[in-house]
Amino acid sequence: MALGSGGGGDSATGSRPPTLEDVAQLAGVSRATVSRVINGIRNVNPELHKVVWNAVGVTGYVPNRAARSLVTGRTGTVALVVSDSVRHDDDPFMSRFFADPFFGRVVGGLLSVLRPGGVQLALQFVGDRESRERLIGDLRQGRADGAIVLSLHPQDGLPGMLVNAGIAAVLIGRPATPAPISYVDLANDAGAALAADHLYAACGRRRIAMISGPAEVPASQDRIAGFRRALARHGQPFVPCVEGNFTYDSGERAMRHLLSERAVDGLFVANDLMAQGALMVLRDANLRVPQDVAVVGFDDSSAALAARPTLTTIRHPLEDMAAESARMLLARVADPATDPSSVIFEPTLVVRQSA
Amino acid sequence: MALGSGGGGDSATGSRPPTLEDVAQLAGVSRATVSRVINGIRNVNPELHKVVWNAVGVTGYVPNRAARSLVTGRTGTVALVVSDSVRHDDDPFMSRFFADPFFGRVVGGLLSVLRPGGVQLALQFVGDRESRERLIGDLRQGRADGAIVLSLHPQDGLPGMLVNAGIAAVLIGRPATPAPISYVDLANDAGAALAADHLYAACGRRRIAMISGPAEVPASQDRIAGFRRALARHGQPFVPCVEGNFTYDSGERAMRHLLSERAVDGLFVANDLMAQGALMVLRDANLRVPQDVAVVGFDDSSAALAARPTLTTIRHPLEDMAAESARMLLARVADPATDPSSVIFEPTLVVRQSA
DNA sequence: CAGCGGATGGAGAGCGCTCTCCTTGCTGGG
DNA sequence: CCCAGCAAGGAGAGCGCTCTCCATCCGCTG
Repeated sequence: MALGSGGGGDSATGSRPPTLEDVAQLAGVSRATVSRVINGIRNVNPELHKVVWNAVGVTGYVPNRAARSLVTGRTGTVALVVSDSVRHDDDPFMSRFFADPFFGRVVGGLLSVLRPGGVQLALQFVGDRESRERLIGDLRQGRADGAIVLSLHPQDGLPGMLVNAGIAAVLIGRPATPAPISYVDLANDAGAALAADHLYAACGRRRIAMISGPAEVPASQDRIAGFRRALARHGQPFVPCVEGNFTYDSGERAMRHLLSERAVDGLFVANDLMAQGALMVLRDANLRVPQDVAVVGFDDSSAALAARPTLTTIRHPLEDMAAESARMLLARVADPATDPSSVIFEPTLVVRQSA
Repeated sequence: MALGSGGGGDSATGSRPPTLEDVAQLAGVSRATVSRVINGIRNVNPELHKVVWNAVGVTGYVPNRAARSLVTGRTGTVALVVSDSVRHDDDPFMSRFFADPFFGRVVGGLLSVLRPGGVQLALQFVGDRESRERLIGDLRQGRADGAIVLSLHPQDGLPGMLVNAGIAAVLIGRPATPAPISYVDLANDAGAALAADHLYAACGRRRIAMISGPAEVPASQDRIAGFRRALARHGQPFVPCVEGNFTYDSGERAMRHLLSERAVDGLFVANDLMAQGALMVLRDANLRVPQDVAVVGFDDSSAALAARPTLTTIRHPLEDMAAESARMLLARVADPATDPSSVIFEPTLVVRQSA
């Protein structure tokens, strides 16, 4: 239905997609009026209104996005930029990245805000210097109105580049070096403190250790600091800590290392994926979870549910954070004069079987 | 560097981004010539060439995508459409989907072709009828030049809608109902046969069972049929088969069910995620893998490597398939008259520890 | 009854680019 | 020496839309 030009139209060509002009002609009004009706801007005589929509239906008209963008200077597209330091021509990174449920939750949160606004999400992966510059170029060309940036490594120069290029952007995760740019972040230290309190007070553990993320990552640092601080408050100044890199394998390695060194009865792991690895090693060592070792993860990713026993973890309200970042970006795009701002989200403890 | 208008320019305004006209003026040539230089079309005097690029550098010019799209009718964007039957306002689906490494490999393959061509990837999730219609509308508006479609459920009406709307599209995975549309697919039956032969001949197993995917999914059917056929060739007409739904949990359930009914020494699981679940149940049942039960998965996803023992599996050349689909789409966009075509990829067996 | 402000529709000027024509200048063959 | 033939740059017509001005018409108020 509504294919090609309708019945009684007078335009001879049947191949060219209908334009505003065509609709206007059929409705017997001016182009401007049709535009007003379609965009719901200004008052239009209700009768004309009906006539116009009818003509739209008959012609099967859809506005041409490019033409609209040309005059409005907006595209209705937002770029989701995933920034890593790795050059991913060989894609060792992409699968690692997607394997973590992190991404899906972010996309979901973003879409919950973007989609109702009719805004499209474009995917941009960025690694080496060249790809960064291409991204900036793309953005300046108007491929997107702004960018949501997911930085997976510390010391990422991208935020600075975006600021310099005058591109509207919001970071998910605080920038490593302060910059005049908007961001949302998690109170990582508070989350780690939640884990500490749970292991110490609720579970009554006294030989508590931690598996952390990479030391250069700000979020990692905060989790370590928050955990240590909270345990210190409980009179436990020393906390053994082994560093991982957020992967399943590194969780296994760290756990083996830990077990070889000392007995533990409580464990905080800086993300769920590593916790899953740790759980597997504990099982092989015939240590029961949570009886022998209580384990708390971080993120409340789907890995936490997939783990056996299911993982007690810190819930990172990623969907909310992503949604908020989208709102901030949209606001910035609507009014570029807006000052950069930031919102910090509070994590919560989700108690399951492992602690 | 190259911020704002350079030093000696004569254009007074500093705020408006430079246009072709500005560059032309600075270079002392016509707009057409600058366009030719930038797009590398037709021969241009090498000297002018240099002058023009120089002017581009000085002004910091970047072409305006919208203006270009308006006249060329192309956007340089391709939509990656993920189609599910689920309405995902509450996003129960998104995380399930992303949790499977499937997606990352597809994106990687797509990007390997798209990125060098300067083509952007836009993400589109589609569930209920309304979102499908919106997608068609978006595509007709020229938000993207075409679509790569990832259908996660059988009987998806989307391919038909795309064909009707005259939108260039390529499916990853054969459509459930034949349609005049291009697609890439995997020889699922051949893959299952590979697994059967390996379990029967190489591992010498005789009590072989299978955990399949949902019966309505074409790929599932092919895997079951291929597996049965291959074992029948070895004189094993009967194969116990329990149905799962491609999730970790369903793999666990299916394995428990299987163990409660009969002794098995060889197992083929229709995807790696379910195989991981099955592995966990076998471990709990004190059955050694591969000594007591040999297990073969399907997909060679990162789950296959994360599993313990690592999973022998069927490699689904997803990256290649995605890359090919991108190539097909680009060809179709370049010449809309191209007839629909399809390419079937052959899977391979990847031997690891589990069989 | 004149005058005035608000509401509504039309005209038309671009937005920045590509691409088709046209002009110009050159080379080489007859 | 003349003109065909070609190469290379310039002119300018749109692409389809939005949005600012205007013109018009209505109902009021002084």
